[in-house]
Amino acid sequence: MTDINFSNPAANPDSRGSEARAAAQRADLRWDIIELLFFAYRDFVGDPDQELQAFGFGRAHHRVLHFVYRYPGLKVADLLDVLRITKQSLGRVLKQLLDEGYIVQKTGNNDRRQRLLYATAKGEALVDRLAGLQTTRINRALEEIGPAGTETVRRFLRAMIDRDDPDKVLETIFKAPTAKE
Amino acid sequence: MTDINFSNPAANPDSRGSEARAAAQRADLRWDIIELLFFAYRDFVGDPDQELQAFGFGRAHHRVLHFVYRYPGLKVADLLDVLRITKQSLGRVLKQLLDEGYIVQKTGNNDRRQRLLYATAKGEALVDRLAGLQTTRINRALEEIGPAGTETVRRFLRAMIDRDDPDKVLETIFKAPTAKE
DNA sequence: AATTTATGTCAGTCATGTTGACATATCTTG
DNA sequence: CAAGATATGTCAACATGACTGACATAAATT
Repeated sequence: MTDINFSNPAANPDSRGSEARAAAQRADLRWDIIELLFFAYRDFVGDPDQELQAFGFGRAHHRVLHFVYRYPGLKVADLLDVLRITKQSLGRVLKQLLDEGYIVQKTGNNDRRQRLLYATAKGEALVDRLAGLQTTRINRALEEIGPAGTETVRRFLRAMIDRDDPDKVLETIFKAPTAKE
Repeated sequence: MTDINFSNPAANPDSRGSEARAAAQRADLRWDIIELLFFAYRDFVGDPDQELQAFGFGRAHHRVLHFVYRYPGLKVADLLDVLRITKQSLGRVLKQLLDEGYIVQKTGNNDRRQRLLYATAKGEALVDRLAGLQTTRINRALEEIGPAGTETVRRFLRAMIDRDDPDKVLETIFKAPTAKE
């Protein structure tokens, strides 16, 4: 069906004009890992995306609900730090989740300006389901590399994350020790 | 400054109403890996995002330019498969990259309907620069887990990717063997 | 000659991000 | 206590990058 010289630059010797390039690519760059990360993440978030459609929600709703569930009593300001979006942007999504009963707010005890966020049973059920899909994929992948590999993957992913200026959620995550650390 | 009971559900014993939950979270789900992937990918794409702003480009331009550079002579149809977007959506971004001289099209030799895509020297330079940023982060992370760990990470990421219905780029990627495979 | 395929394009919509301005309640500080 | 800072919410306008549906053109296939 398709018969192009796919990924075979040499087969387009010099039919190319002055600008077209099929040059040697810098070998010191991590092309393989870069692309594997792209595809892995695409499929990793693809599972929930499908499920979310049935609820009329998007990826943004998933992120909010996930972190509220995982860190009960999260403040709006903390959520903004984690998601790195503006409060206007968060506002729309959060309002929907509140209106439809996936999340509730409670006024802070110490500081009554704060609106602490909690997932409801309904919200919990949805997050669990979505996390279940992702867990299936992760477990399948981890099986291929064995128990020792799991720790390696964890350490790799941790090291990929910026540690300067961590938000409260990241602080919590980095507090949990990894083996050999 | 913030004094909420962060990530300490027990400290909100039952000030919660009927809906608010701070329940035990399912221990069989891979919460840690799920969150590490989220933050790792956020920072991984964050590096290029900043750089792209200076060019008036977005993440979409990066993806297109990356794959065109990496797989010279890529057809429009293949690009659509890889990116999983519609041709209308690709059209806008691709047009900009063509107009501004980052990519050129060549009519296919066998099939003159095809427009084969190639990065220009200008496009090449930009992709290299962006890949350089990401490579720095990846190398830093790989250093922490040693050479054997690198192969483990590669195998993990590969196993995270759907292998049914692979597009042409994925076929190429999966053809390259990993150690122990 | 008729049909299919590869690509491009017009028009409208949606989701999710942005800035900037401003309101309200509450806490902190002089 | 009064003044200012902080936490949150909201209005309005806009940008990006997705989407659907319809249609056009050129070239290949049948």
